[in-house]
Amino acid sequence: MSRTTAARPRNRKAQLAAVAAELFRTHGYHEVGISDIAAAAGVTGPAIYRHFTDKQDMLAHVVLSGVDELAEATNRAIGTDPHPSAEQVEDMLATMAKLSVERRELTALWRTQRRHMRESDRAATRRRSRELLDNWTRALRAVRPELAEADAELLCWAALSTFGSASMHSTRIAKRRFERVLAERARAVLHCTLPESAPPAPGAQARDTAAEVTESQVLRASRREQLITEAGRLFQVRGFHEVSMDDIGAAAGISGPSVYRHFPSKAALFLAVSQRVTDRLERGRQRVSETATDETAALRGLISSYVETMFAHADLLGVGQQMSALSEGERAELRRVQRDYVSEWVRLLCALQPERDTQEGRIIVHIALTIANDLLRTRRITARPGIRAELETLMATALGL
Amino acid sequence: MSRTTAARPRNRKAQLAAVAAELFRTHGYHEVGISDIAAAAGVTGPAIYRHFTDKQDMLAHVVLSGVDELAEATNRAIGTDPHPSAEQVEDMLATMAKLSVERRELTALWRTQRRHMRESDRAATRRRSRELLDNWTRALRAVRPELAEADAELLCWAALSTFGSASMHSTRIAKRRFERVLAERARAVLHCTLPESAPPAPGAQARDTAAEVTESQVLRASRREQLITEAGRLFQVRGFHEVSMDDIGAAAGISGPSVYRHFPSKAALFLAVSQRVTDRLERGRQRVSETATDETAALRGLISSYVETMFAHADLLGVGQQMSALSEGERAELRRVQRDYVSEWVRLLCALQPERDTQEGRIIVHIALTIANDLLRTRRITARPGIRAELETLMATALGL
DNA sequence: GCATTATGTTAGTGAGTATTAGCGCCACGA
DNA sequence: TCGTGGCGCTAATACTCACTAACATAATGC
Repeated sequence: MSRTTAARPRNRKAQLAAVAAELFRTHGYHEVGISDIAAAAGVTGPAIYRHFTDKQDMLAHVVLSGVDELAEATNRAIGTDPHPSAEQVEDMLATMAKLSVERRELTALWRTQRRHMRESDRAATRRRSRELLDNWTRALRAVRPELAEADAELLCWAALSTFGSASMHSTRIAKRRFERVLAERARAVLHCTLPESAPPAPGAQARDTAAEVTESQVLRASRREQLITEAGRLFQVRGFHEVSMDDIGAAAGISGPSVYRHFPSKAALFLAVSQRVTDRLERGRQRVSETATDETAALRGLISSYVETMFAHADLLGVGQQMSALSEGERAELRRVQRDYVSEWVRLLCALQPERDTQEGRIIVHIALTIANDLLRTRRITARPGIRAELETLMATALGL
Repeated sequence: MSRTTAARPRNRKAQLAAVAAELFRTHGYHEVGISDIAAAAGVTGPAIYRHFTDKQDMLAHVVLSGVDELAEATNRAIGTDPHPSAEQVEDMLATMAKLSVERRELTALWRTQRRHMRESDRAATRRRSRELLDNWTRALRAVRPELAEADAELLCWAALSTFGSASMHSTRIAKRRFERVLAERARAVLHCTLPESAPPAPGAQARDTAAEVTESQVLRASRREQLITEAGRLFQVRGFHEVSMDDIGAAAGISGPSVYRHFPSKAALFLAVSQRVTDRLERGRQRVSETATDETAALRGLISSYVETMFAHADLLGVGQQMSALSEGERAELRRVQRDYVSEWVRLLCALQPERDTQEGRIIVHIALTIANDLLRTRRITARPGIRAELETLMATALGL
């Protein structure tokens, strides 16, 4: 009858880490409070500090052990064999697919929540994920010896993202099929033929640069416009919560409170930025629908417009869905817009591949989108000169075009 | 070889008390955590509660047993004899000097950490220290029958403070000499001739009151100024840790967090208050150096300016040296300022008394300062009408002027 | 030699506390 | 007249710390 304290499992720390991982994945680091994690594990907030020094420490622990688990799975499949066989690689894909479906947080966290870590932990993560990637690269080059090191790396990143896309789906999906599709598409990505890396057209490069530097334009952008641009940039590189109103104001050359002359709240400003992104995506979609002659061309058009848009704004929409700063309605609106956009892709894909139903289509489209979103957040990769064309090829391959 | 738990000494409680006393003395009650004390004794925090019910209980135990030990020493010297002889009194001074030097926490704690005790314990301390004081008063009046009861008490308090000043010194000082100086100055203080208690000039009293009530001024003080004033007052009466930001804000008429519009942290606010105090001391020093004609006059000037300043701010600087909220650099700065100020006194004193070296000078100056700091914290004493003049006389006597 | 007691330890709680952030008003100056 | 900086508030949150419950072991008495 006496409501004593909960049982004390031996592995409280592991339990807390598991709970935290899941919460971080579904809501994002900043949306999860210490007490939320504790409550989900059946203890009170301060108990956390028996096991972790920090909230940051929790994140680091969760992310690092996640990466380690992926690395272990990889090692189990291909060992330290310098030249893994095709069967071993196949085994690796199957193992990863299984892990991705069963423990969705594993393959997602270290890419999506990376930015919230301390620099020291981030460095450790980089080191460990580097090892993981090296193992994958080794395996891939054993199967495809013709690949250059850097190219193999790119393909491996994309394959890892493929598995990471599993975390996008919250609805229940038949496990076996899910695993099969993931492994299949990852295999396809690994065997993708990258486009000839044409020497970058210097004109195009220059145009890019000019487009991003708004202040040097003859026609000066309005304050409101500046704010949207700068806020978007800041949100992308540092995340919504890490950017203060003062930061945004300063970036646009005014004081923090003055931002409220132009937007009623920080959330509203975020919405404006999202609007901007969805508008661009929509405009791209329309242009495609006007010019495309068949489904394949349409999908390719969507791909290229998506890459173009995301190059500037990465995964802003995805972040917005997690933000509690947005009202329920606004979040639903964002979700709806994004779902509509995705279903357009799915419709086209299913028209091209009638053997797939919409569920499989959704899985596959999310793979393609996730590859773009992920790779665009990795500086090492965006530094590649032909990255846009390569991304388009990777996405097309993921879709099975 | 096996690192089992430490041996369990018979006298753990006494050991813990000793450790706690020393920690409380050097760092202050609030800067010392239960686990710090435990760690210093080689156990973990909760073990404390096998011996003491409370942290407050520890403090009470430590303080009360300290007072008791002083009382015992006194009794050993003068017994219950209603008219102790001059030799017995002399013996008492020697015993106290020895105790003060060897166990510096004894004579300091019950005066400096009093305020952190529970009211009930404080009452007990008052009762016990009252007895101690009564014994001293009895002894003094046996030697100086001409003294009024209240005056004798004042002198005894000052003498006890003299011994208490030993806790100010952390550097090693030759024991015998230290004891000799302490006993000598305490004897001088006990034989001090207090100034005729002139009926208090009502004008002066009125000016004091007006000076402290800033809000009734025509020229209203700025928020920042108000905060410094109010925070200083609160810190003095309740101590740094017992004052919350909300309290400070409320005292200045704003909310707690709004204080951060004016000061970046609580520590910064404390520093501002300290600055204020050191500035006043420095201004006093300068005025003295401009007007004083010889060393004696200079010292007297310093004394009077010190009493004036400390009347409003008691021992704020001393507290600051213990605060962990301050950075190492800030604490060092405070220490430096205070050391400079003290060395000015020492220089003057040594010029007047060439037979003393600087070390003796430092001991003596600290005696004088401690008398002021201590007595100003005792309401019974500050209530005396002529207290300022009396304090100045006591300090001058302590210095040997 | 063995139960009992005194003393420790580990994991947890509850009540704060400093600090941050978003938000907004108002007087002032270009 | 609009934009702005100074100053203010409320809400929330990570973290601290004294203290407790349950289990564990050393010391002790019979």
